[in-house]
Amino acid sequence: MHIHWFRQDLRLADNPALFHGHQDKILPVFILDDINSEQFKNGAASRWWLHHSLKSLNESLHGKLRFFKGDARKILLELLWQTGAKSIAWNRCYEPWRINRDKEIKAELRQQGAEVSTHNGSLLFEPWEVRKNDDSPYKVFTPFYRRGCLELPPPRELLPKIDIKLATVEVESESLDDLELLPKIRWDKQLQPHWNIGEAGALQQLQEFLDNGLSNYKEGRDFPANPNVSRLSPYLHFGEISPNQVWNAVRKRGDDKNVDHFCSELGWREFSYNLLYHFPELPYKNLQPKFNAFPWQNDNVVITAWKRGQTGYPIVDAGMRQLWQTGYMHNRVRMIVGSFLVKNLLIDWREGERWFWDCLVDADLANNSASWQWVAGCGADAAPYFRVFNPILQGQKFDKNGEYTRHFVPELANLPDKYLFCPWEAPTEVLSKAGIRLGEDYPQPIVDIKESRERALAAFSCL
DNA sequence: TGAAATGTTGGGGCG
DNA sequence: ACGCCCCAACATTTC
Repeated sequence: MHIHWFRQDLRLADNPALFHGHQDKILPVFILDDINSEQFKNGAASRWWLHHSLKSLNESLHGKLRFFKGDARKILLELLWQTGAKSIAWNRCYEPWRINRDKEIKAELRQQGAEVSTHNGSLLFEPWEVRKNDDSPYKVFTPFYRRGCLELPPPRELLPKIDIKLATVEVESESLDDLELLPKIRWDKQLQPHWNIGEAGALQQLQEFLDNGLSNYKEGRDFPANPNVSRLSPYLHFGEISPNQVWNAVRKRGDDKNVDHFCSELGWREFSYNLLYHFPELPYKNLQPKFNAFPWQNDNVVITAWKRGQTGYPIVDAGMRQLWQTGYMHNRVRMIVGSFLVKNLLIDWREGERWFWDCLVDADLANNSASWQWVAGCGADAAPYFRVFNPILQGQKFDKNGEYTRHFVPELANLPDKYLFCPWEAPTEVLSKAGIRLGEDYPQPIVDIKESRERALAAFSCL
């Protein structure tokens, strides 16, 4: 008998560790380890997603997935004694706390005589494979991707389909509900209609993107009302689909600029993992130490307005409400709300990182921390300090007819395009005709955009 | 994976 | 016909 430890590889297809063990009878196991994860345990939206993903996986395994919660080390050792399993395999994870924990577990299980193997089920390239000539890690995306990734042998082909023979052994385990992944207050109900969680849902989402998104990806990806982004991030995070499945499917569509650009976005995912692997403090420490002295503001009123989508800047509020309502935010809008928080409001990027961590169904330690450091300008290959997004212009440029903004900020639905992104500039009769009392139905802007931009430039230029 | 300020050019109105 | 001004359109520089 062989134990497959499911972690962030919640799929049966193209699963290297599962493939490795599939000749044997398999005991599939999932452990919710809230003990070792400390401050990085899954956020609320992520736990909700995980619940449904596990439910789906368990159905594919005919209800034979064994659930546990607690210290993974203890649980696995006990399982080994209890079942007499000869071998165990898992796909690697790259969060620093998991790397440390898993290293110990591996050593200890081996000491107990178990055959342990670990595999790459989550990345196109291992972070230790992509190195500069002098053996140091890349810190800039373009050379990382072009010279680093693309010049390595291409990502492996997909693994053949397998039949899994499930072990029937009795083990004392918990039920999925015992993991208590669903929130006590059922705010998650609003997330449900936006997602089809699980391996089948991932494949369906990929197909949807191939059919309706990819052909105009390069240009269309910047417009949040367009269907051009893949929305595969949560599936990739929990491994309901592998990056190899996505890479290969997209590559099959040819070699044009859209395909290349999409692949390079998968490259950004690799880059984030590369940064987290080589700089394990990425989630909480400025990669550029000169930011350590930055005078971040600590204004709870402003932070709360941002979180709730009540800043008075319609494109920002639309994004923050999309996040809250759907567990997701379009990439362009993530940059806009991030720039707004860090630059216009001068709030510490870690505040934004924490909120995203809790609200995103695709919350991913590598992507989330690398991206927030990027926005704040303190990251490796970061946005320069003077790059400050103007939420009015961004709205006018990327949501020209207001489709996205009106959907998530319905109180502005009847405001004409001309004033949609700057309602405070609308003449009173235009506002009243649109049924808006500014400051009551929709907030006044919480900062002046021109002043706050200049304040940011002054503060950041001192570094 | 900006935006604003500043600089340059060229057409048209007009005295 | 000419010079002058205005200003849009685009390019370049600066933050």
